[in-house]
Amino acid sequence: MSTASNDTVRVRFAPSPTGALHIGGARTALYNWLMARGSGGTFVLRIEDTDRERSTPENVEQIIDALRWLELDWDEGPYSQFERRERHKEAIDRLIEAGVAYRDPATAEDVLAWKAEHGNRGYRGTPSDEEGAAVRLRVPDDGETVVEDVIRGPVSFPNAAQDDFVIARGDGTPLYNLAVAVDDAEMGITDVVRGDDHLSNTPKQVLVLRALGADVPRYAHLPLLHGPDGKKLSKRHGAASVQELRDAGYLPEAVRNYLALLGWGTEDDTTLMSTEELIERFSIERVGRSSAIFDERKLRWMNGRFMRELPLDEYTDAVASHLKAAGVEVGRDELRAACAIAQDKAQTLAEVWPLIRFLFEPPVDDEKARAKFLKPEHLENLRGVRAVLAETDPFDAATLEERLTAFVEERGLKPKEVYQPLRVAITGTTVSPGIFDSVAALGRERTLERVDAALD
RNA sequence: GCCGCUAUCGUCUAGGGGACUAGGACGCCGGAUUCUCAGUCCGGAAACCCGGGUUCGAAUCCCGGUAGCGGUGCCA
Repeated sequence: MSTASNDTVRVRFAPSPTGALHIGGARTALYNWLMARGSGGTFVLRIEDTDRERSTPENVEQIIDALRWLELDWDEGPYSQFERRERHKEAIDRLIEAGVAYRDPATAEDVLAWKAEHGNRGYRGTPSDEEGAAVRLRVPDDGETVVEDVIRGPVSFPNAAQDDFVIARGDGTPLYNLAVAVDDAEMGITDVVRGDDHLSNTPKQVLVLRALGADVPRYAHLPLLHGPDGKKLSKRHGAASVQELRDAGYLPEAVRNYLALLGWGTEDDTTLMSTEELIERFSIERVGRSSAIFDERKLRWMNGRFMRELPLDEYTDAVASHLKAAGVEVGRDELRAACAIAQDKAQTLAEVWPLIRFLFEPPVDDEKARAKFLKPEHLENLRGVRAVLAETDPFDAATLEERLTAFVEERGLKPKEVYQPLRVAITGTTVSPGIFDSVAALGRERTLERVDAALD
């Protein structure tokens, strides 16, 4: 088999725009990108839109949005495969002239009937000049076509079982297996990294490439990703698309880290990696062969780790843009101060707002919280707390902690009997950042107002 | 039906003939941190699909079975 020269890596991500980009596609894009960035190679984006029915501008835009959000930048493209159809037609004409492809009016039923008669061998048609006949590639009757796969090793397909497959429709428009082969060859792609579902198509593409006298790229077929139930990924499996991951409050760098590890592992079990480290360490040869299940719980944990390590300003920016998308807009400085006390408590951006909302809005109304922590016996203590609060100066977390701790000790109370009623009074709920931080951030005036309201 | 791929804790994985009483991570369970939640720290339960073979020795190699998955379109 002839192989493309491996001077400079040229890889491509070639999605068909049938809707949102799923995490399987996102991982494929990531692996291609990682290969290009790790080798100083080129990452090409090509949209496989030869099926005009399914390819809409909205779908293309969704994929591009997803790649941008993931920060996977491409060096060339996006190319439209459809727009390259004249190149494909030229190739088809050449193949017909060379006698390796021929027109055949047989329909799908005809092919089935033929195969039934011939013991399920690969279909072999009869050339015809009939108007509207599709074009098929002639497949040899014996021998086998071997795909040298970087991940799986050599995989051989008997030619006898392969149909003379259609490379152009009756109206002359090119089909996928022809277009892919032509584009990969003409774009000088050195490594085709794509989902496992294309493995069975690969011998067809190799056959086209050879018939065209073109170099055959290296192939790497990635195991497919499945949902929590072990079935193929779909909308019903929670956050299965990149957009959903973004809306759920995950950070792109965390998603990249998580996705990289779905199917690939390091020799030393390193789990948390910056994108730079990913680029440096990733190798397609180490990708596993078995399919993996997308587990959002591990992503959540990983995302939390990334969030906690973010500098406060970047953290605030991330929270701000997430809130904006959700329709909440608050002042930057106030948000930054709020984030400072909540940063180490959230695992996703979506979890931040519930923790800090009391700083921007009146307390929420949580009946169960009131019933449990604002009973008559609590109000007595709360009155005492109010007095301490009114006198505490400066009104900062450290001083508040000192005074409130002293108050708890003097009265011989359990901390919980004091802090939970106070928390419910100022936030309305039983969950918030640290109580001293929360009170300090709220400020004396608003805190006293809320305590008074609770005392009423 | 035919062609092809895959098989280590619930999940992601390390390991590729002896270092394996099978390692790590998420999750789970228990404990600690005595303001909630989260986090953090410590401890624990938890796996080589089954059957043959090769070998002194197999999670690792071979064969068979089973299961899952992909393809089998004038879809991509």
